[in-house]
Amino acid sequence: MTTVNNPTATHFIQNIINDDMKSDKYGQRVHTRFPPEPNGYLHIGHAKSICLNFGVAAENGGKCNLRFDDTNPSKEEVEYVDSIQADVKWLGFDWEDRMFYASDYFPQMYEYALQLIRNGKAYVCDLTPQQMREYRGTLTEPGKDSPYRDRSVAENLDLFQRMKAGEFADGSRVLRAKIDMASPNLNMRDPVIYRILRAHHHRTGDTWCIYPMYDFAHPISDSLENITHSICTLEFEAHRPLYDWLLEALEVYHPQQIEFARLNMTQTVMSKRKLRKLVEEGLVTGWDDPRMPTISGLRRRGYTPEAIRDFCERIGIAKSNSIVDVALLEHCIREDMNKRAPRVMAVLHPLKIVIENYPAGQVEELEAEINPENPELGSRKVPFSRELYIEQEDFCENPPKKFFRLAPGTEVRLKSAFIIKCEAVVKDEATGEVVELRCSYDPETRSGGANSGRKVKGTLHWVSAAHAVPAEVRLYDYLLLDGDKADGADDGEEPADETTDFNPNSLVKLTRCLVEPSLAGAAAGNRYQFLRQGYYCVDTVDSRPGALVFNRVVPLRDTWAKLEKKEQ
RNA sequence: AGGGGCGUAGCCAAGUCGGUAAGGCACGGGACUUUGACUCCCGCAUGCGUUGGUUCGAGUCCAGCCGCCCCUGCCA
Repeated sequence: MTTVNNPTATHFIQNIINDDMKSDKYGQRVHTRFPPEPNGYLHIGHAKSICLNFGVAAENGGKCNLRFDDTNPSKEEVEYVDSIQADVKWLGFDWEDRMFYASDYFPQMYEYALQLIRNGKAYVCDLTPQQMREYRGTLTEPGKDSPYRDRSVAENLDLFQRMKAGEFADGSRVLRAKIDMASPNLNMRDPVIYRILRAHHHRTGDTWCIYPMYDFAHPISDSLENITHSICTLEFEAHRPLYDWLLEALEVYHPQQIEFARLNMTQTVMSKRKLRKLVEEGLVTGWDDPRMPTISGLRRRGYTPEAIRDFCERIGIAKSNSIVDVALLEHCIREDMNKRAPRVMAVLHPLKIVIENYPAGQVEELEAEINPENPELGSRKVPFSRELYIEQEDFCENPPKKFFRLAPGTEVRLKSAFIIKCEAVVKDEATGEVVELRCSYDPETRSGGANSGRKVKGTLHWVSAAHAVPAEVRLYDYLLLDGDKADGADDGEEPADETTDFNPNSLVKLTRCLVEPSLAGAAAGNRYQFLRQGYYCVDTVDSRPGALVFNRVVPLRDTWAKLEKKEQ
């Protein structure tokens, strides 16, 4: 529960909370919220925010709301609100009875807008978008007042009510906060707070034809929900003066906005806009494609909530823009799988071996532990027989000096079985290719037996030729090429002309493989760790009936590959 | 250029009142191993963007400079 002793839990936001507790700023309350716009699926970047908001609340005995920031009906859909709820729950967080929608507050927001008008702090403006841009000024030059800025309260009231009543066309008028057209902060140059928009809202239907802008809706939602710490990403820093101005002008409860740096990760597309593009253009199979950095994509790839939460803890919270190495995420899932995933044997590129001194037709059911690090998981049976398959790359006819695996005349252990020796190599006469190995086995070395202690340098995985089950393996690569700059923007839209080089090889590489028969009835979503091949997640969701499909999660560390590289 | 932020190792990131640079990932070396995995040891910033200043003492305080990010939607 409390992570006071965990140094990774101390970040500047916790320090702010500590100070607020000391000064009793909010009466010892901590109340946060996670406020996604339902315009896409949640991704690993959102997970950082979710872990932060729910985490900080839990660690301080507070609460965290789930709030849908649904103020722009043209982009939002119920499919997204459903997936968001599922993903937050799956990650292990509970908003209890506090799931809200900004749209729930539309009536109050309308009243607040009226109040602003009555106090002379908002006005209806008829400038076109183009004109508004011109009047706004530039970064270095002040803007100039709108000719509609000094309309009377009565006229503003009348116009705004008629905006709501649907008397005006979309985009013809807006309601603006009357602040300061000369402010060096562009967000304070009379920002638009209401626009006319005739779009069907996923919750309020066609009740409204005017919708509040984020800058108006967010502080009010926070205030109505009695939020203490409104945590958002860095790009909203320049909006904080407006957040504060609004709550001040409305004379209502005033939470504090705190900004932190959103997550960027190497070789990962983190922009919702680009992810949507990948889905819409069919470059991936959907939001939950195993290559996607979405929560649902990671889930299909075998990531667990624990691994993702661990990752979010490890990356820390700060204000500097940073790009986290995807290797850290992979480390987290490896650690998790190592502890929990059942071990299983598979062969991708089979090389037949015949155990010449093993009786034809005999089959032994060998006992193999499911996870050596976790004995409670028990064991499974693996059939052993005269004809087996091993991995082609586990045999080398002319091995370099440090080759630990099978070579002519050398011995090797078959995992959970016996020590075997390569007696002869059978080649295809035409091609010279090694097609079969003739081996002998040492019956005394049966795994777990009295004489099983004899050491050999290598251990191989294998399957019994007659019992192996065919399966399919899908290997995925990163969405972005190495060296590509990851980009952020979880909720925002960035320039449309920006190009990103997607990795053309991120697409599925299909491979056949043979797995041990214990996997025959594997259920969708199960995770397994394969020997030497890497990690895979059983995923029968989109496989043909009766077929097994494995999605590669993260490559196993392969020291052999490094040794090989060194020798070259 | 105006405003708002940020700069500690290859990548993240801790650094109370100024007291002599946590931790993780990656990487390298070694031990162990029925997964060349895991695990376990060891190594990895005389240095905190830079230049000056204050001080017995500066990543922490002061001044100047440099670099990067965000802001000119009726998106969030």
